[in-house]
Amino acid sequence: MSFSGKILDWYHINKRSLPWRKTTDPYKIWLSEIILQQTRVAQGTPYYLSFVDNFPSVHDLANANEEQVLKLWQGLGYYSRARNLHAAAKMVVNEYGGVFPDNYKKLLTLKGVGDYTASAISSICFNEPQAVVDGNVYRVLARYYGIDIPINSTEGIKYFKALAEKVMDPVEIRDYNQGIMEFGAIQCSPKKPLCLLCPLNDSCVGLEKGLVDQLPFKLKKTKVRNRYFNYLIPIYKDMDGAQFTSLKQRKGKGIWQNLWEFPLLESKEILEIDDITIRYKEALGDMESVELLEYNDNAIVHKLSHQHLHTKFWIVNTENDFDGKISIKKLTEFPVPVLIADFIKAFKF
DNA sequence: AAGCCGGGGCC
DNA sequence: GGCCCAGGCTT
Repeated sequence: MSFSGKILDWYHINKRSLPWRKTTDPYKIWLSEIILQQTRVAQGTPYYLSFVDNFPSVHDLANANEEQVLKLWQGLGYYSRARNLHAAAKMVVNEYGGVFPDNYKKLLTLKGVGDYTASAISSICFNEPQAVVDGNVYRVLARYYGIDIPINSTEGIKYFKALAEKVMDPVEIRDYNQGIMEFGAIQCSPKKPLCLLCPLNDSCVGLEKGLVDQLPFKLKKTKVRNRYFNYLIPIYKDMDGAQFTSLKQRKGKGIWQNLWEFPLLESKEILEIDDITIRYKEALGDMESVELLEYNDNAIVHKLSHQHLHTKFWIVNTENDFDGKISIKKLTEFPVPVLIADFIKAFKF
């Protein structure tokens, strides 16, 4: 039997019951695909259910505020996905008359939809013969055909896309695409693949050559950058005893774009209390009637894939009213990075 | 072509 | 501590 035939047979026996497998509605399939980019099924599933619940149609999503979308996305990471998701929903409504694009080429025009996602949606929803190439497919093909071209090189990307197209089943593409990805997730897994029980173990080049645990081959990743974050948490009580603090929205290029955080002093090294006092005066003004308290002695190291954020929080009790203060009661309404959410949860305001 | 963009789970 | 995850965008 052919490679694709065995994948299809395996899939029909072993496929998991997942929420997005109960529909071919392109809106829902698109939601699931964006959420699952670089994200495990276990982590993405509750977010998928939440988005479908809060935004049953593409119109609901398009009509939402970006703030609401980011809040629902909070904790999932790669927040450009959420911003692009919202922008794409508006594109569907405004440029496609509210009808989701029904082919690969049109899907590619949507923000946040690249080759993989356009192939996935067009094949799953419309059975269009487009081969998906995600992390699972790279692994399955690299092992089965014994290919050691780096999957994160220009040559590798082209090679594996062409190979995927060559070995796909264009007629049953809907199940074949989902099948090879599911096969990579369950059977041909990154660690400890189940080769002994694999339906392809009599013809797998990687297995025959003992290269399974070395494939797929990948070029070394970039190294981690250390950054030093000092968050100032102003706390102000009005005459009624209500508490207020301050959040700023991150703008510009880098991490956490459009999310909110406490006033931040970034430095070359972790700052001590004297430094904070000086920088506070420079940034926020008078220190009169201000009490500065160190929240955490040792810096909290928040790890992103490419940055380590060495973070200290400083409590600033102040008797001075300030502009733009927000009520503590509304603190949890803002979309914030996990680093900030964890602090808000742990700190007793 | 290379960098950037999160957070979590597993080893 | 390193790797990987139903990748895409920017430079």
